[in-house]
Amino acid sequence: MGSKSQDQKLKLKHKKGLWSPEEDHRLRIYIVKHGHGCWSAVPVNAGLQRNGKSCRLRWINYLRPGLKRGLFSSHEEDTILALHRHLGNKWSQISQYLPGRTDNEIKNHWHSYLKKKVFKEQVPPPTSLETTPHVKIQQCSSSSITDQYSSPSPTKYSPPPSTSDQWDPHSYDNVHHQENGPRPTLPKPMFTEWLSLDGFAATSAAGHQPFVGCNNNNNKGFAGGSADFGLDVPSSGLFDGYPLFEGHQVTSGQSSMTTTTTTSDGSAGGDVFSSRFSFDDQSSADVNNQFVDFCSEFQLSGNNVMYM
DNA sequence: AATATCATCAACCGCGAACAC
DNA sequence: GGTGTTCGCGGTTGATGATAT
Repeated sequence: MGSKSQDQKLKLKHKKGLWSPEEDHRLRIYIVKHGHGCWSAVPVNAGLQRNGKSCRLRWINYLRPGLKRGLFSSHEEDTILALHRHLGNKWSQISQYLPGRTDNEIKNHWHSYLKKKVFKEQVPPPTSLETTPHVKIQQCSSSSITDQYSSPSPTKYSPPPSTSDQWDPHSYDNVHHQENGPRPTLPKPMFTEWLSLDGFAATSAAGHQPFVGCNNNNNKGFAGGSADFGLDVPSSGLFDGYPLFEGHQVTSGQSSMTTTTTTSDGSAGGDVFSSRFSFDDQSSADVNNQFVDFCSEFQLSGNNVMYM
């Protein structure tokens, strides 16, 4: 156990702010080779002057494979709106229904755009207050529309009875449908499960012991290896030299770089992952189907990952 | 062209839950 | 049961670019 002064020193040593391409590279290389395991050990082993929390965030939001980036499609926005209506600010839950999107990204999009959009739609011009259907919505809640959408909570947005936490968007047939017309089609949460890369970490850790372990055998989430994704991360091959990430645009403040690797003969390596999954202009079903093919081709067990 | 304001988004912070000792 | 550690989540901040004046 370290003393408080030691902890303080470590805290002070931790770098903050935007990530440099070099830091991204180090983190990526480390996690691809060893898995994240215990996040607090990651920066130590990867030679980063960051705390584990920061590494985790960077990985989840920007470095893990399969992230979409770019503009939200109208379909995605509909999905977010529908889910937010029932889940409130449960961004992590919402993100499970949006393949390739992170909770942070969705949250930002909500605050910067969707919230205003919803507010605009629901608050009519003052002159038409008495005659528009929106009034009905206002009357539904004791809180104002602004409150409803600025800080939604289960008590405010009135989720479906009893199962707000477990709410299944695939089977909902509710007020939204009646009030807002046909419900949007929601993508199934199959791809993002894998994208969490927790499985990645656990399975890879079996073959590559981290340099620094964790005393706390905290097996929350997948880190305990309870889920067998059958995803063996070899020391070479598919994940060698992080091919999964090639071609990903990595940004850090004003600087950016596109990752590339070379094959053994020195030629540019292919982007295994992104070449197989082009997210733009595709339905989530297409992406999911591609993922199924991808798994079978590389003998990844997708059965434990997907909810078919 | 210079300045102010707004919008966006990456990252940090604090908290609670879960778990080990 | 108490304490310490880790993780994950949601709220918030701050830097930066875009746009308006």
